[in-house]
Amino acid sequence: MSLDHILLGLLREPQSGYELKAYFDRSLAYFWPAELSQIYRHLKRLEEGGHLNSEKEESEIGPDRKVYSITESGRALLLDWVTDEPQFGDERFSFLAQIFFMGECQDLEKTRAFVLDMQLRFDIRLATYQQIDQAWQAGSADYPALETDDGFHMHLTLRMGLHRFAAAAMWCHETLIAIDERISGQKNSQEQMEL
Amino acid sequence: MSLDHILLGLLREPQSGYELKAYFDRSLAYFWPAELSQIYRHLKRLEEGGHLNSEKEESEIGPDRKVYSITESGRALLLDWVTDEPQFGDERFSFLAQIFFMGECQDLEKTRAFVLDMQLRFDIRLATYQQIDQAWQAGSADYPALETDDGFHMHLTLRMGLHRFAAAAMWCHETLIAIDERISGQKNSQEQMEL
DNA sequence: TGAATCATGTAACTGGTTACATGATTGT
DNA sequence: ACAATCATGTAACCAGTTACATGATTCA
Repeated sequence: MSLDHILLGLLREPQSGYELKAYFDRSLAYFWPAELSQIYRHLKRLEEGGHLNSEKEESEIGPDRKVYSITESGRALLLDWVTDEPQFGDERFSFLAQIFFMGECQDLEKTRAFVLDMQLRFDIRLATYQQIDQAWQAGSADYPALETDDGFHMHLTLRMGLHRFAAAAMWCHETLIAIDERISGQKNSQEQMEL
Repeated sequence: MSLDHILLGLLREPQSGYELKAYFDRSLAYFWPAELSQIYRHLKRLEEGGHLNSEKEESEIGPDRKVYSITESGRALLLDWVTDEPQFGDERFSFLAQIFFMGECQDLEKTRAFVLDMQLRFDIRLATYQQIDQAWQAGSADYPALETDDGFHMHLTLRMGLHRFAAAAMWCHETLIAIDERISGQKNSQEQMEL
């Protein structure tokens, strides 16, 4: 049920679905991707439940916009959710499932290529986060003791990303070494067989 | 589409849906939880697609069982999937979304409690993984250069878990310090206001 | 007798993706 | 004329959860 709450959180300032999507992609999408169609449906349902209001607004640069704003009831829902227990434990990692069964290939070179690919992706993500962090640091005088509580908390999620992807990249590094050792070990035992 | 492939992978040896669920919960559930109802539906569909066969089998300790085994076509599907690109980037982390909006509370004590709760959970998970690793180490002579390719690859996923949760626990530690600094900083500035 | 485990499923629902429909404005 | 961006949505589909139905065996 998190998308509901995320939308409520983003509607600190009144916005249209289209704008919300753009904001999403710039920030939350790193740990909560969302499609426009999904956003529109949730906005509709939140309005029906009385958690949001909407107003039609004419635009000079395009078609009419539907601007949503949060109600008292919506704000209560948001505050309930953030102070609720941490929701954790039902994440699904496809790439780990792939590795779990990769032994079936009987081909460590394929595993090696797979892990190299992952390392590349993790490094890119890590660099992205570092860039965001540096831009943040450059733009605020009292970094990292950020002025607003909002900024402080958002920064915490960025720090989690930095930790997560640094750890993942380290796993790749360590794993590539283990694979290479295993490959050369298998070659050796094969040579011994041939004697 | 990963559950399909996971089931194909687990059916190295013919098993019933019920047995698959038990095996799931002991191993894969750490990064891919699945409900029985979902497993049964996927098995049914995989059989309809010709990727699995099933046989009725009488049991002495309960009702009849339906034992599934993988077909050539199923095995081809499995091998395609494991050597496909690493599937990554659509994970959703509710607890990060909660933190992202926790500034709305204006109450760092609540954030503190939340992060403490997370730390506890991460520590438990880390301890679980360490226990599994040690049991593994005790049970196999050539650890960590594991005998079979299957064992080697499964162990890689365990190592990823160890890295992930160590990093998450470290983030908690670092974050608690940052929160405490911020709390005392806010108190100081409040005292200055009062002068 | 009643709870626990073994065993297979269905139904209703929620969440999310992909593809498509529609149409205005702006810049090349 | 055409592509890009702005803007809102619907329809069909796939994945996953929760609750329920059914019924056998085993053990306290």
